Amino acid sequence: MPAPGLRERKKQRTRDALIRVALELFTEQGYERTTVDEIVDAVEVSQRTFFRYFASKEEVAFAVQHMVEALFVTALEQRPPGEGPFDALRHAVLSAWDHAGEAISEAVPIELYLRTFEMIESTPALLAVHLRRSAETEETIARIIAEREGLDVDEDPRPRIAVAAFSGVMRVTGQMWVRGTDQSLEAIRALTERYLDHLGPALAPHWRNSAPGDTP
Amino acid sequence: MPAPGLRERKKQRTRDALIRVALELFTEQGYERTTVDEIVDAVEVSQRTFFRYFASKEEVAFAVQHMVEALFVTALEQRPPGEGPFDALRHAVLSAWDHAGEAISEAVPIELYLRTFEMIESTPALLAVHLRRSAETEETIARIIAEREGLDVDEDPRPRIAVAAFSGVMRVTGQMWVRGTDQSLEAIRALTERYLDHLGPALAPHWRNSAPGDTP
DNA sequence: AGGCTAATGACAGTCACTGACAATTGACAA
DNA sequence: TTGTCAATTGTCAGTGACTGTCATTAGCCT
Repeated sequence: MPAPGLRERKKQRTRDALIRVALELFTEQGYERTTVDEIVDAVEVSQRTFFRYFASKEEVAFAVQHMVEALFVTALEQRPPGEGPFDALRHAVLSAWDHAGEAISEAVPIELYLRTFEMIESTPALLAVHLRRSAETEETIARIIAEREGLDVDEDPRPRIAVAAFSGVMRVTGQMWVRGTDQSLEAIRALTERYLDHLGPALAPHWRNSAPGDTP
Repeated sequence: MPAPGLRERKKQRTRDALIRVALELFTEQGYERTTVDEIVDAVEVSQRTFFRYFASKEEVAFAVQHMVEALFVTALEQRPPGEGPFDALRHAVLSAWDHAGEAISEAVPIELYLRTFEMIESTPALLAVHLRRSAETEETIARIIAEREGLDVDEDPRPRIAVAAFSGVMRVTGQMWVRGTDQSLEAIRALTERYLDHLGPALAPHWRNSAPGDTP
């Protein structure tokens, strides 16, 4: 790909600036207390321009998150076909977290991403959108799994069910991560492994026995 | 409880009318295409009054759904202590569906509830709120499960993990239900059983073997 | 240089939602 | 029954997200 023209570069810069400023303001003063006018004033574009780049005030908050999700989907698509469904999912997340740092830092400082994640989880309006986006991603993932196994998602419910259970655990992981003390990418990777290991036992008929010591 | 005064009865009637009219308009012309003004004009109250009964336009859409969730939580709390966590969850949903019909019809016609559920699933803004509400319910449920097992939700991750997996399957169930042809309470009860039965096998290392014929 | 088109800005308007204050209306005691 | 109190409702003005429209600007390409 040759160097994009001045026009394209300008657009990219405007978009990046909007994301950067928005996330900074959101994390500093809170999402609700930040108006779109504040963002566009800081970037010196009109409000109309903001809404040409982002369909809503919410959308700009998920720009980086969007990349990380794409990373996971790509990782899943590249898992070897021999791997069972659940192993493929497991290895795909872990691989995604391994490459997330690099990918994120090309857009914004990692630390800003972490604070953004925290803000999303603690802002009701954003949490709602986050969950809906996740649900959409689940559908994509279920289709990938179905294809790996040579199944039709609309005939066999197992792809969607497995993905739903898996995603549920991922959600709890993210939730526990932001509530914990160690908010680093290494920490969420470790938590991911730990929580996935717990899924099997958690579905057992009784819990009396297995219970490794755990602190979220 | 003695007969509530005129004031209370009037409030209840206004609230019911708002819910009824709102759901009717939402399901007929769509959520986004219905304005709050249309609702309050039909009920003949001021817009301000609407927002005194409901914090947002979204909230009125979940009034009935709210009851069903409460039904489930109550059912779970009444499961015998001997039952394992997953069995308790399973029996609680099934019991909730058994009593849902009666509970719902006290508020609105069942058929209106079914159409509302469909609308929620197909309206992005409402789906987002629905998922957030479900996430909140999950937390409640996790605490109940933890208590049943004599555990601390913040020490042992299994309650949250089990509930997350369970809720994920419930979500898929609801989703498949509204997409299917038989939209009755009996149908979703049957789907619930079937999908829960699939959870174990779906998490197995390989799917080669078990696969009952399925049409969602 | 000059025409074409994508990108932006300016402006007016809609809709959800909120705060403040006035008007109304059950509740309840004298 | 009436008068007082407090809850409920209505009115009004305002904010903030978002959209359609149209004029203006500014890369792009010959």
